[in-house]
Amino acid sequence: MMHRWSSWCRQVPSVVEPKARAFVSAQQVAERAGVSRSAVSRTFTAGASVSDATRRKVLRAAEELGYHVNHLARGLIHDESGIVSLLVAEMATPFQSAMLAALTRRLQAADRVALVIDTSGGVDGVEAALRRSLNYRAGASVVLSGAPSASLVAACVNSGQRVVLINRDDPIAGPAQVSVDNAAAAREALHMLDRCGCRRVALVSSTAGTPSIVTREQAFTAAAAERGIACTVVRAGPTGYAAGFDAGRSVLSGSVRPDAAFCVTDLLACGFMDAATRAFGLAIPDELCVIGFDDIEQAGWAAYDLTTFRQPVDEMAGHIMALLTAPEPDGTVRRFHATPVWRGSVRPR
Amino acid sequence: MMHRWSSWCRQVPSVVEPKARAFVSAQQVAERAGVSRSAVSRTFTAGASVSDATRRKVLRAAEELGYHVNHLARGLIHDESGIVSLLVAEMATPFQSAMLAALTRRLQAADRVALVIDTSGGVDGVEAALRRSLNYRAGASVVLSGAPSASLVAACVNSGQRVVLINRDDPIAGPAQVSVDNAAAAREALHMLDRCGCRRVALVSSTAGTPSIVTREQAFTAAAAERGIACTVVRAGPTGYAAGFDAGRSVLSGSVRPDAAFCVTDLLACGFMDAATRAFGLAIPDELCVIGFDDIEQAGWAAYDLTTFRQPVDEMAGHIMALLTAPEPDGTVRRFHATPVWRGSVRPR
DNA sequence: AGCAATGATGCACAGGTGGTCAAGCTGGTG
DNA sequence: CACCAGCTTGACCACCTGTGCATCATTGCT
Repeated sequence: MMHRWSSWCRQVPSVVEPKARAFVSAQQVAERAGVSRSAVSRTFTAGASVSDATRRKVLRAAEELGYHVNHLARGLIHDESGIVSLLVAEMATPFQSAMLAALTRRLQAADRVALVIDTSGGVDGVEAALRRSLNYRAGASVVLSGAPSASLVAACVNSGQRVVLINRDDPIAGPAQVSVDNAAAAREALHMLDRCGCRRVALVSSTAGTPSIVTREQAFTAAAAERGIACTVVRAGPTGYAAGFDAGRSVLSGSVRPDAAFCVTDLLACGFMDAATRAFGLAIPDELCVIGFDDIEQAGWAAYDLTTFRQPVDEMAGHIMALLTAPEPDGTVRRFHATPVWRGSVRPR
Repeated sequence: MMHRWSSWCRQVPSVVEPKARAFVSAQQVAERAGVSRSAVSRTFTAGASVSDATRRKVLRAAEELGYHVNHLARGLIHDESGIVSLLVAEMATPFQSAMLAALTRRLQAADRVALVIDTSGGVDGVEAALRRSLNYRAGASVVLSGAPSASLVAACVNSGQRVVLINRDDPIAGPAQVSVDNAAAAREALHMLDRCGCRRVALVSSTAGTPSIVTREQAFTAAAAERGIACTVVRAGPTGYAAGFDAGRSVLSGSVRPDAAFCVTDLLACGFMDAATRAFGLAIPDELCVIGFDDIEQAGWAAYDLTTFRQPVDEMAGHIMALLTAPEPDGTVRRFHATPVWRGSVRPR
């Protein structure tokens, strides 16, 4: 910048020129190419009518000057910037980062761009994030985690934004929702454990009352009660490895040990398994069966070899893209099936 | 586009009404509040001069209408949108997602916003990503992975963008660089292994020739040669768990087994350790010492308990922010020290 | 009371782009 | 050669906000 400026000064010694703008504008390209600015605009607008000679001149001048169309100004007119904001807390988590990656890739393929907003800091985190999304005239907001207030969601929808909520099981009207059939999967988890003879089951959860986690909890305990299987619930902290480890340490130290555990998250399951094998020397799955949820990458690692339920991240991302590009906004709830992935942490049948 | 047009036609049959804009503009707020649009603008501009009564009227009208300042138009004037683009490949990787999270959080704290761009697809991926960054008039670009061509970096710098390259050990002039002292760490890794009596060392790397990985390789093998320690190099695929596992399977099946391994990445180390313990029943660290690099979260998990070198992600993010907000751009290379984190995968002394 | 100083307000323009419309140009046909 | 059709072009406006400048009200001081 400094350099630019000084060289510029040398070129134009003493004129008033208020500001040295760094970005190249279409006007400058037009002057260099010897055409009107409209021609430049048309050259970069799909479907516009430009002669081949003009287009070549323009492209050449643009290349030489380093011109790039200003999407901000373009969005100013179209009332949509091509930006889609992704609201996420704990984005370093394996599951969230996988979802983020899938969405980002697909957005780019559709000539859109992902604005990632961290919604840590509870409710106002999400509120502030949604406001930012509006500030940048994002065409859509995808809420990966957190609970925006209904009024703010309404504000987004009123502004013409598409809003998609992921994995919130408490349906609020208005935005589209993409979720996973948590209840069915949790029930199936219990049945799987039941079928291989487990009688004393632990439900490993977290203190974060995310709706999808609560749903898994409730469905699992209900299914256990229905089948007459004892079920103890452990929550040792916020969702994560440490909470799983601590939960394992506390629930496995009792006199009557559970012979199976359903962890509402793979991260919890990893911590739980490590506690079981390292701190108590238990053999999995012989002495203890474990089932997780999400199918994060680590679940497939040999150290865990965790039987779990796969959230179809890529299909979900695809459906979200369909929602964003659909002609009409759509307030329906789409629920994907979480398929069990059989690995070695549960005894075969 | 096509759709846009047809729906537009249907919406507005014959009247002139050009478009039903969804976002609220400052003009509408001004009308409702009974003031001029300038007053609205000044109300939302820090340090502008507005009377308290006017401000209250404006804020109230804005609240009622759901007005949000259009950062696109604002950026149009200032020639900078407040957007910082983060270019990253493999963003679901633990290390990259941690860096992404740290940067995003800090950017938000500084009232900026993160545009995440996936640079998968090799060199043109990065090129296209940088172009996008220019399209959105990002004030800065942070390249977390990938090798942009020098000419495109120059284009960004010429446009007034700050460019920061992370963990590229091949210094190209112009942009600021933030890196880690890979060579020193790799040398220290060898010394650590040497000091606990390891004589046959494996270097587990990947087929992706990332500059920082190459540096670690070279420094490690050079140090081994210097101390007269045998070192075999294994590369079983692109950086990741699977490549580490495969590398372990191939290098540990030989007749002369290495008694130590330096994995240039924690992910490789996890795979390598799993191969060693699961496929060969080796005891770590008694029969095999392992050192990793990055200190991703999984390195601290009990299943691995991996001695590794910590990349100070948060400090690096802080320094990057300082680079972005500094008054003058800065083309220097800042090299952080990668500190060893002693855990259980290496025999004590 | 008169004057100066301070502060608030509105007007008009800039900033880069897309779209509309009338006019110019090219080429083909009678 | 005249005429028409269709493509290309350039001028102009709209989009939304920040800001310099002039105007006006208010207040404090002499």
